[in-house]
Amino acid sequence: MSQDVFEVIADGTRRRILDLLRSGERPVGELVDLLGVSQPSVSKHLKVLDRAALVRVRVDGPRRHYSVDPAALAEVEAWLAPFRELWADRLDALEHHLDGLESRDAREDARQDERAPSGQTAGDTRHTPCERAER
Amino acid sequence: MSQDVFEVIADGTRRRILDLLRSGERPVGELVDLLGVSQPSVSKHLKVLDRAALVRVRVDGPRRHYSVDPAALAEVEAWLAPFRELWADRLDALEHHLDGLESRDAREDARQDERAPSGQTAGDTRHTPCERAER
DNA sequence: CATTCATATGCACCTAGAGGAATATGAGGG
DNA sequence: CCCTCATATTCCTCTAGGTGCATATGAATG
Repeated sequence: MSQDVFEVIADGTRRRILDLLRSGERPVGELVDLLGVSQPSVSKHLKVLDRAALVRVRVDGPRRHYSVDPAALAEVEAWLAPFRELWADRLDALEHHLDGLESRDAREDARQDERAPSGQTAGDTRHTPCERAER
Repeated sequence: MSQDVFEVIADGTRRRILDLLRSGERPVGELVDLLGVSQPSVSKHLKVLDRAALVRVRVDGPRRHYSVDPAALAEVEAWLAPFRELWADRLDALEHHLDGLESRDAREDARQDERAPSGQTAGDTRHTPCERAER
């Protein structure tokens, strides 16, 4: 069952629904039009979102206006927060690193970074270069 | 293929791996012990995390020490940010007439009737930070 | 009441992906 | 060289879940 918030927002369609609802409540049909997926699919996504308490419904005659309830996203926020700090630290360390080291060959190292139990020394650790460390 | 960060962090085991790596780099075997899942499974999760650039590897002899790279979480952060503002707004409004309701039922209206004149259409609001298809 | 509109639900199909067992790979140490 | 340890990869199975179609529900309207 999709009751975990992380699984709920894992789906792109559901994220788009939430994005659309950010600008105000909308009836289902409007979402169907904007999303370009079938109405049953939208309804099912809304049901999942509702079970996760991410949306609310306002019944207006035959129509149901959905609005976003971002409170449940606090769980994601809470999980993310420690990484944000870590991210800041890393950026800091990276800036320090970039400060004086740019053209030095990082080959002959094998430095102190051998067994640090919880030191998390920002060792070289190469990886496929991506776009990391954006500001 | 799991390359979307949201799908990557949707898995609880992977989130636990990231949590564990927050306190410092660890070899795979340690993660296996701490997580209580099979080693192949851990390796596969690490591969997924690596493809999403959420972890880095430091090769040390036969061992591979993984560390977390929180930069890729910026996408989640970016998606989350507007909801955080919305959340604050809601909290504000809630505090205003805080009469002791806390049930989240379909009983809400008349807060801000902004209907986003030309707000976002069905346009896609995501950007892949990098798309490499190595291997 | 019957009709119609808006939405929800059931059914069937299909793909992704999580998990474990077995095996391959690769680096050091005798 | 072979052996062993640490990890990666392959193969397989199984289930969750996303999708569309058809249909049910339920409210307003005449």
